[in-house]
Amino acid sequence: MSETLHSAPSASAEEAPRRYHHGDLSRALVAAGRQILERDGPDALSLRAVAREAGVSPAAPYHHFKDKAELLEAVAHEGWEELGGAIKEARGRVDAPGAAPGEIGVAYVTFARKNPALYRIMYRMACDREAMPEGAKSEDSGWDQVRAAIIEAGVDPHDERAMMLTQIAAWCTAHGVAEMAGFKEFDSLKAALGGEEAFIREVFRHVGVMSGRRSPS
Amino acid sequence: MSETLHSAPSASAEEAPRRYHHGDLSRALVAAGRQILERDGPDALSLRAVAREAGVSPAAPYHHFKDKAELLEAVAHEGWEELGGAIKEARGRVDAPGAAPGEIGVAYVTFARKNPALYRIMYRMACDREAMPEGAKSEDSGWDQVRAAIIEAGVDPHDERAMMLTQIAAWCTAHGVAEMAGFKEFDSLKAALGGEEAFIREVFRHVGVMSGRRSPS
DNA sequence: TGTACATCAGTGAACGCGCGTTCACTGATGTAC
DNA sequence: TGTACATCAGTGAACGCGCGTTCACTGATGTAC
Repeated sequence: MSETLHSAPSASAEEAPRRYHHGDLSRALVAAGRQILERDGPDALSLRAVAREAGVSPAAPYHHFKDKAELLEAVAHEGWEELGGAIKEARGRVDAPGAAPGEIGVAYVTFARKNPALYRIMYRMACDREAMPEGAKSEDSGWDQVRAAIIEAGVDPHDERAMMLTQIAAWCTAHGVAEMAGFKEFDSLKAALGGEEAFIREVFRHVGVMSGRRSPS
Repeated sequence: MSETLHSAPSASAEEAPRRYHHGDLSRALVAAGRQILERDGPDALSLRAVAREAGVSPAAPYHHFKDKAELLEAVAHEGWEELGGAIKEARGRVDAPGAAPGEIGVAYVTFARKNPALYRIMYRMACDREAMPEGAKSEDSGWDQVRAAIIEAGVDPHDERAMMLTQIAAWCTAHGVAEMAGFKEFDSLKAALGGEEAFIREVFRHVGVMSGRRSPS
């Protein structure tokens, strides 16, 4: 009885130590949520399914989250953090001024396309409360990164209205492309352009018509 | 027993005739679905709720729709038809060449903002099957209207690739704005610009950064 | 015009299901002495 | 170092609920003669 329970989790270091107390159930539940999301889709994301996935009874999550909504928020929050990181990374990679917004856009859409179900519930929650997600607004967030990128691209930082509108326009465009890039109708065009990333880039380049400008060369 | 059941629906002409056979339950169910959607939101849209709303037993819809999915599709289809109509109307209203895409965009977003729950399930169904909705692709549809508007705006109709990319860019942008225009963070800017429609127009005007262009004057 | 009968479009009760949440419980852990 | 006990983080059974769907049924309608 000495080793079995209290000794180090010598088993596999990756597989669960299988103690009565989980140790880090809170994190594990969020991870389980993401797993379900990507494997079974957003509609399969029930509290019970998450508990099941984490190998725990249906009541266990209540020691860590007030209710289902709070758990979902934690999952979405993790998504926003990752998206913010991807945006930051993309901006850091760019040197040419003016190129940052497009590069950020590509990173944004790429994240959404890699985590489609996660992205869906991130936005579902934002739309439900009719507000930008908290995670997108905090210091050093994706939203801030876009702001910085827009200034670098030449928008006058003292013209608050233009800043705001440009920022919104960029965010909306990226969101729209993120949700529609997967449509089958675009497959052959993607192939012709040499892959999805090239396709996304080209879509951004052609965004001008909406504002009454001509299309690019 | 003669009048009560077989006589003309003299009651109110608007209120149900209350016959055993409904007469036009198929349409009534779709209407009930839309009512629920806008009153209670997308998550409340169950088959049973629709039947309840239409004043009919839970089994009745099965005489008109194979299953729940088929009913939802009918609701979404009606939405796409209306959206197509709004787009067509908007294009007809424009004279200046180059202005049509923007005007269509405003009409698109306005429809989505007036029918937010309907718009949500329209897109949810499209995303679920990863394809544009049938209704958006048919002859004389919104998609076709956008194509025509883009040609008028100066895109070379023989350059199929540019046509396609421009069309996609426009559609994605409109979709993004449609889903995010309701966020509370934009309220004060909307007010400053004189209303939501003006706000939408301005967002479209600022869409250029994504393509590396400077912002408008 | 009247009657017989097939078909259509409803009813309402029932099915099994998975859900979110609560409850009394118990095993494991950590702290005080 | 060892023991007593409070607290923490699990269990598993149960609750009521609304759901999609099926079923045997029945009232209303339309057609043939």
